[in-house]
Amino acid sequence: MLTAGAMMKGARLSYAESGGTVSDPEHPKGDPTRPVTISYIAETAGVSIPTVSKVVNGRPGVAADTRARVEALISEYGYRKTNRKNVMELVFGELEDMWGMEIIRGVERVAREQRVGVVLTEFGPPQDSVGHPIGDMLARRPACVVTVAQLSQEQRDELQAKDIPFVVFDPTTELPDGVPYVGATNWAGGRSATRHLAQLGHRRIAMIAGPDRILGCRARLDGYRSALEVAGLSVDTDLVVRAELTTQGGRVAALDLLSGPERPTAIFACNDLQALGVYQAARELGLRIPADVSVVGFDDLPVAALVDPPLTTVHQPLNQMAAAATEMALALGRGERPQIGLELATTLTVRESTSSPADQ
Amino acid sequence: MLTAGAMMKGARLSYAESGGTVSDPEHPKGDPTRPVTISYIAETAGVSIPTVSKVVNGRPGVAADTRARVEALISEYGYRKTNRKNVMELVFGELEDMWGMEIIRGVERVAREQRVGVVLTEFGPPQDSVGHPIGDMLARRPACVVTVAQLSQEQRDELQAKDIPFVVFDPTTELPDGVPYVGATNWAGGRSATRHLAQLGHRRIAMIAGPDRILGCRARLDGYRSALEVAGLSVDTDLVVRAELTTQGGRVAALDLLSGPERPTAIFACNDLQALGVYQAARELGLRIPADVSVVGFDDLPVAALVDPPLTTVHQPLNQMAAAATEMALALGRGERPQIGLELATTLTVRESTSSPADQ
DNA sequence: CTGAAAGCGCTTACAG
DNA sequence: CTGAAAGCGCTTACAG
Repeated sequence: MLTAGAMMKGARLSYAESGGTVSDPEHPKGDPTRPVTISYIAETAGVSIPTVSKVVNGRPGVAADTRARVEALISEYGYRKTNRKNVMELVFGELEDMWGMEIIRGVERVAREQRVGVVLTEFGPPQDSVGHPIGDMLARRPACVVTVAQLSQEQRDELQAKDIPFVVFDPTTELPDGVPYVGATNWAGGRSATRHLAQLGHRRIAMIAGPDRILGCRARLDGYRSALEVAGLSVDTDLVVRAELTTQGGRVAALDLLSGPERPTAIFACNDLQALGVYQAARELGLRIPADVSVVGFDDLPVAALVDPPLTTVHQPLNQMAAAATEMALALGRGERPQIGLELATTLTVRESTSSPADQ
Repeated sequence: MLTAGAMMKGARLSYAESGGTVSDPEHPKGDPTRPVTISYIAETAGVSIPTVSKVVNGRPGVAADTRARVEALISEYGYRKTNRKNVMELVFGELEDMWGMEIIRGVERVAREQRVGVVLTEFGPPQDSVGHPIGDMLARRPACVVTVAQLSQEQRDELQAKDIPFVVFDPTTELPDGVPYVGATNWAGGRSATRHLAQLGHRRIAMIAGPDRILGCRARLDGYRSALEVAGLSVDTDLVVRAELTTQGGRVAALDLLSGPERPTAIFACNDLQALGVYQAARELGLRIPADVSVVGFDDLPVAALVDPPLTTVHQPLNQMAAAATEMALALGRGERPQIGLELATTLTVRESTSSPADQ
């Protein structure tokens, strides 16, 4: 065995001499297909294996310059723990037809570029005890996790304890400071949807608001209020109705709003499913969209462009949000310190479900 | 160290005595959260670690009864190699909003039950050389592969060479005998869609057929023809129009069919997207569905229930097909010999886009 | 067929 | 801060 001093001076050569029949000192034992191991990095850096282990796992007890040198080699040789597999996890509470695919696509795109496999996990409802998705996920030792499921504090602690970085996708509740997340600008989206209606000349603009327990719903509602104020319109509490984020919820709320004596000329729904419920209600009441009532949704689900009339809605950049979350998670997995909290801008997509009330 | 004989008699106890402060002999070192290791299985079975290793990896050189005993313990304690890649791959050519999620769900459900992670891979168009999805997939050494992408003969050969079993999901071309696949009963589905229209009393039933290169489209067309014959109706070649499987394709074909002098009273579209194109065409021509023309689709995409009127369509059990493909692939991965070729029954979902021509 | 021995990549606890 | 030592789960090559 060589001394540490000898290793520091001519590390690569000494490795080659001690180990194998090497001609190319760039690769361990001269075999380019052989994975770079912790011992190779240690020898090349002129430090011990435990020191590299500490750097790799982000543990303290390594001098800054030593750490820097080792990190440089790790990145130069593309070292990865052989049993730390090259996969990340994408966790859903439940795989939703309407939203899921855009998220999956965004994650997949970035992961593919970085040559990381994506394991898709569905936690399912807690009472559904089929399988052990959480334990199985931890056993896979993923490089990082992007979670669409709202993890409990316990689950987050468990990931932290196992040193698996994670990013929460579109959090529905307030997270403690320091928990990485990617969301959308819900407040700004609610504001621009409402401003659009006000600019078309609507004065009686109703909102079907979602449940208060969902943070994004509150933000959308506040955006609605803010835009009304800016437009010099008062917030009429009769024009705000709560409903679950479903087609049925939207339908019932809209029947309520549209059956009254002084019905609104426009409805902003908290999401597209609710907006489709407004379509149903309008049909039932014999009202035309947008001639009798304008409708704006939120999300821009694929179905929004397919319905009749095509739905004006606030586009959530799910694909880009997912990509950003994945980049963040993978960076954390590499031990980098990215910005850990992002909201991506929503954009209003104007289709044919809105018009000026003058047309009515 | 205890002798093998002593271990065979009181294996669990001996492990507890030798190792730790155990009270519950059911779990290694008394810790139920601690994973079951190869050494625990070896000691419990009264064999050496290498012997268990051979069993786990399916290598020869183990007596049949020893193997059986070890396998029983492995299954009893749910042993899994800590670093073993307990993953399978689900491969898409392109992740499609409309179809993908149901497939993913079906795969996920079965994989979760069998405690296997699902790595989702998108091959992407060949010219898109970002990443190396195929090589990366092989490097992950998955237990098996379910592929929605139509693999080339070469790719199939490569998987075979690496001993990775695979199942083709809904093959669009004829496969060589012996290639495992799961599809749907396209011919029967085309037949029942057409029979439904004939039973409603339609005599002029048109079909928008898909491209001939897609096997399932040919089957649906033949099902249409077969049902017409059974109903005593002649196959009028003017009533069969080819179109790509898109909304635009369906629209153009429907405009063609519905603008003629003797227009059909019903249209069977080869898929739901085409059927949505028929909706557009009808709107443009001022025709009502189903009053002026009945429409049947194929696939039962989520959007089918949401459009106005809700679309009568042939339901493809994508979820069950995916589950069956996954069971097949995992069984192949375990070295079993399942039935390797299945078509799952489609079912007609009658909604509101079809009615008797008498109503017209 | 079986398992002792050597070895691999990596982690942990701890002495200096 | 550093790394020698012990240890872990597992694999491989080989002696019996």
